[in-house]
Amino acid sequence: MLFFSKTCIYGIRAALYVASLGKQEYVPIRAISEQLNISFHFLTKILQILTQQNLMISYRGPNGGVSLAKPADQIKLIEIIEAIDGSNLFTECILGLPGCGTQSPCPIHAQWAVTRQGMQNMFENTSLAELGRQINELGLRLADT
Amino acid sequence: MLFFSKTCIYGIRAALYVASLGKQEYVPIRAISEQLNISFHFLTKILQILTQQNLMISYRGPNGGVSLAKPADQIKLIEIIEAIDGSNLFTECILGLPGCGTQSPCPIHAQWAVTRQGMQNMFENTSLAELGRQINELGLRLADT
DNA sequence: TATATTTAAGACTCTTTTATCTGAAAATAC
DNA sequence: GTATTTTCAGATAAAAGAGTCTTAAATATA
Repeated sequence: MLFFSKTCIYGIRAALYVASLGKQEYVPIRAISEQLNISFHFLTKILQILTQQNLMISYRGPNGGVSLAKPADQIKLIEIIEAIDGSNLFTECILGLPGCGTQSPCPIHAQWAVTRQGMQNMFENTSLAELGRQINELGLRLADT
Repeated sequence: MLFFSKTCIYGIRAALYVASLGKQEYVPIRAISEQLNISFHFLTKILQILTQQNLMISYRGPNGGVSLAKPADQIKLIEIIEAIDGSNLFTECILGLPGCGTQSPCPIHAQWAVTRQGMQNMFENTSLAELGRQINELGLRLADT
């Protein structure tokens, strides 16, 4: 049981990778998929979502590919997360209790609301550029191998 | 994308319901499933897990059913969660970054670790009795209708 | 114009989760 | 013993998520 869907995780990783290249040119999805060890066709679908949501720009043909629609320091993680997984991740009752909601939260929900708000703030305040920089400083990689 | 699996949520709700009845007799699974609007056969399977993990006791035949293996104030939510969803929920990297782990966490992971620890503590400290009482005080129901 | 490169789009498959069905096995009551 | 009530166990089905494949459309370049 993952917090984010794989689709969402792959989307974030791909966006981080494109951001890390920091160039103006389009990056072919095939190149991204090979670098990150993500199935090409699957990644294509995911990036289509991001382009449809105006977070990326795509271009067909030779020298085509995708690029960020905005500078990497202006794209917040929350934008990618909500584009792919939707925003209900941060609103639903964790126990699925029928009456439970923001108005009348169950105890777990109330606690979770605090917790969740912290995470949401984090995703709202962290840009691709920022996260990429931090990941780089820590010597972590984006790829599986 | 839910935080807990439906199996886990149903397990918790069923345990809360049995606890709420607070009687010594066995509660038929059919009655629980009807009260909580959960598929009988599905719930049967879930409760089988809980009995196998010694959180519940089951008894066959007329007047049979399930009951809590311990007083409700001695069963912590974490026991049910780990019995059903396992304990890895609280250890994995939220972004699925390859190198990321407890040893060298990515920034998101580090933040998530704090968040997660808070939740884990909550689940470790909250008993069925306690949660049931709170839900009751708030006027929330366990059933879908 | 022809060809190669690249994303777009939709159908399709595979896997996991969720849910249902069926036939036991066990316990009880009569 | 026989019928009834209940859990147990395994097969099956439906739905959703993850991943693959094929064809079409757009672009660049020769």
